[in-house]
Amino acid sequence: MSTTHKPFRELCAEHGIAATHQRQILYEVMQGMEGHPSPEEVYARVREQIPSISLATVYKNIHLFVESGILREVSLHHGSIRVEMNDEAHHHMVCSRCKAILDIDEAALGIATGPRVLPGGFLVERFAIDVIGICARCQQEAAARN
Amino acid sequence: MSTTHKPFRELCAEHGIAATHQRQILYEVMQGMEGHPSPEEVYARVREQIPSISLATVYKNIHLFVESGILREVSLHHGSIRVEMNDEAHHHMVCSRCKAILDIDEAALGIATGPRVLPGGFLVERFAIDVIGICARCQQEAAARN
DNA sequence: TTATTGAATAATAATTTTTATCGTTTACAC
DNA sequence: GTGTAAACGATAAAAATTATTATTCAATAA
Repeated sequence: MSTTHKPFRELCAEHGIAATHQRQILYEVMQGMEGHPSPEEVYARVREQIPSISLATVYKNIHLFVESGILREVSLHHGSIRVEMNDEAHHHMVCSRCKAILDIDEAALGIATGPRVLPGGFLVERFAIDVIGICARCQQEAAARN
Repeated sequence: MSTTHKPFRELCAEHGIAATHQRQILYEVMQGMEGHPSPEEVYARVREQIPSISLATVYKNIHLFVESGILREVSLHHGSIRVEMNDEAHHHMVCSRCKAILDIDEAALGIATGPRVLPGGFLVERFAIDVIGICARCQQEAAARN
């Protein structure tokens, strides 16, 4: 079940961020939450321990945790709604740096998928695969910077 | 490339929605767009043909098109940001009806993935698979309604 | 320790994205 | 053609996120 977590101060040191009181409470509260909480939900819980905390602080630190690799977000597509204009069966390559979304043909991806029933009785309609990585342009930019 | 599209009126009839002028222009404009346009981008384009159109109409009809199966949205996760609290390697089952997000262990999903380089030089970090379908609860509700 | 300094925080305003309301107009079955 | 339910446009409101800024705090070196 719950992995043994290393002390928060250590985690911060490893990821190069300052270990503040707000961040520690935020982190601990989130560890105690199940599923896929939203910033508002986290905010509501953290307020029980730090009533003076600001929602902006929650947002900023969630982003900081994600950027520094302490936490992961459920999806990189959480902005505004986007419509799909590609009729072909395809999936998406999502650049974790610039957030660009590139299409990739299902065949080119070479992952076998198909409708079926999954544990819990979930009835599959289709698979939507995001390949998270670094797009060619961001790789070049990173290389140019070194 | 571009599939031959059937007349818009026919499409609407098939999907049981009224064929209004705004919807036709909206649809045609979107067909002419590449990638993954946002409602604002679509709005900007449609305004060139119907300057009086309202952004609300764009939103309402994009949703209608998605619900009726004429269009697809890029991701079912486009709401607010969500953080991942499950440390295990896993993917997500997303209910297309109630939008619930359920975790499924990578092993239980049984799809072989692994880092590599994809066409265009995209460097893979990881795969994030959404299995879109109907959760057990929504299946029951649908059955109870019949 | 304590002083210093740059970063983090809280409060707040502003922005962005999306949805709701409502009076007017339109599509379409009859 | 007419009636009616649906759709539209205008607008306000709600929801989600980011920006700004004065104040407070964490890290570090003395």
